[in-house]
Amino acid sequence: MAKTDTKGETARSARAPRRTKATAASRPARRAASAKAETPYHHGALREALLQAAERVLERDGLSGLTLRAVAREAGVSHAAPTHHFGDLTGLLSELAAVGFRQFNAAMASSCDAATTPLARALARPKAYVAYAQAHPGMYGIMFRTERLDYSRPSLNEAAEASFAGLANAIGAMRQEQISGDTLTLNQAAAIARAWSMVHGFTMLLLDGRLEDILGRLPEGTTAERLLEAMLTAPVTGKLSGP
Amino acid sequence: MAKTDTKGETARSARAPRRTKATAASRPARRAASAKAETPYHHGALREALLQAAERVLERDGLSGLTLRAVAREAGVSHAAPTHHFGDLTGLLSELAAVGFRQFNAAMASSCDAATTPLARALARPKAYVAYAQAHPGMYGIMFRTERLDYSRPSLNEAAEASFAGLANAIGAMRQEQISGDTLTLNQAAAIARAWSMVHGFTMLLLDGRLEDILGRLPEGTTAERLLEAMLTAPVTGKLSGP
DNA sequence: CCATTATCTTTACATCGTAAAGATCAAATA
DNA sequence: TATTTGATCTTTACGATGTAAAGATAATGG
Repeated sequence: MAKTDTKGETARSARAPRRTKATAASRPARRAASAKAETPYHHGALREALLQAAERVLERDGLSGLTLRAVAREAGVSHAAPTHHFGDLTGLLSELAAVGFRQFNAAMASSCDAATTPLARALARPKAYVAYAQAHPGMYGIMFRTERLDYSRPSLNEAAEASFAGLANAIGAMRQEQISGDTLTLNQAAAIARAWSMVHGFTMLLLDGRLEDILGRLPEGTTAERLLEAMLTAPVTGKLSGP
Repeated sequence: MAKTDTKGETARSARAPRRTKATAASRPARRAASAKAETPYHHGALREALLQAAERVLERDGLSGLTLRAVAREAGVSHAAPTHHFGDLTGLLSELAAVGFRQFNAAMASSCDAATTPLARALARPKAYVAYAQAHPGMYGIMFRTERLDYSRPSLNEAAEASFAGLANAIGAMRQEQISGDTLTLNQAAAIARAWSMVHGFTMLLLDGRLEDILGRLPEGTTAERLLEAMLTAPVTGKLSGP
């Protein structure tokens, strides 16, 4: 913070004339009370506007640039406006993470639907998982590496839960057994934990640049996706697995 | 930040008489220049003292409590003293992460040495990995989930590199082939990435509490370590692996 | 013995999260 | 329809943080 960033309060007035386009475009059925109609006091759909602004700030300035005040600036409102809608920085981050989980789930679902062969269907989900994280690293960071999330918020809880359920079902389908809701065998649990850990760990290491070493030692141009595929399909040798 | 924390500047003078024990004990060959000898201007070994203070703060107040000023308070020096030794918050975090990696490597090495059977030796490293993270979650967080690390610092780079090398060698030994320094086959890379991703991902999910669901559906009292073991040893069924 | 340098403190400033009070508007109510 | 009420947004304020800059102090080397 405070990294000699000279785009403080002056930025808003210099860059944008304080929310005029969004006002004219996005607010529905607003009668012209005052003839001037500039910078109306009430936004109309500030909550969604703030979430979209947060996503923009996240993609532009990264996780460390995602502050309440920056989001308010991006949306063209006062720095205390987000508090009313999200209560807290944790609140904003949690709602943003919920948005991310919904995007994430949708991406995986559509990717699975598009697959035709069984092998493709089995690989579609992990590939889409990693692809989403690569396309939206900031969002993935919010969802999976932020301590400041409040999972008691229903929206976040539901979206994250759906993500887990989708994974567990996929594993169950792959093992050709249905997984009952309340109990698991150790082998079932191990299969789920293995799949999730593998994909999640791979993604984290990839985003942190910790796989560059490995990728650099592979034939020229080997992509992370190719390595993931090999990871998931290559025969497991060595003393650890299988007799 | 600013979470109604009423232990501000008053804490230091109230809690500790401003570094008297450390002064008398740790500073070597200090002539009694001024007869009083209270709160000497120069600490003598502040760098190490700050790192130890940082570790204490981290374990006590968590990652969000680990600030430059809090570390300075804990060490009983002015809030700007750390800057001179670490330059930056990134600098302090990076050096602390290096300390963590060294502890981490030592823990895994000693655990491997203690193992007797081949199976135990193969499981020793991942178990020690997870055990370290469980015992020092803050430290593990600094090492693996902080964006603010400067890997151009030699100490951090070396310690982290040693961690990776140890893992790669272990995989190589398990596959009964030696891994040459500069090139890898796709299967070798896949084996390394799989092992690292699995253990790292498992640890992250475990620390984030995302495995509680799974653990809760297993027989009463099944530990994370047991699940890890099953993950690493249970036969892999389903369409994905094997012919 | 003195000058230089390293170490630590003081002071200052921009930014951040958040609380509290004031302003403005939409909608319910009388 | 006029008025009140509640939701929404702004202003103001405060403590905390990272960091820069200048001053104070002690160790070191000439």
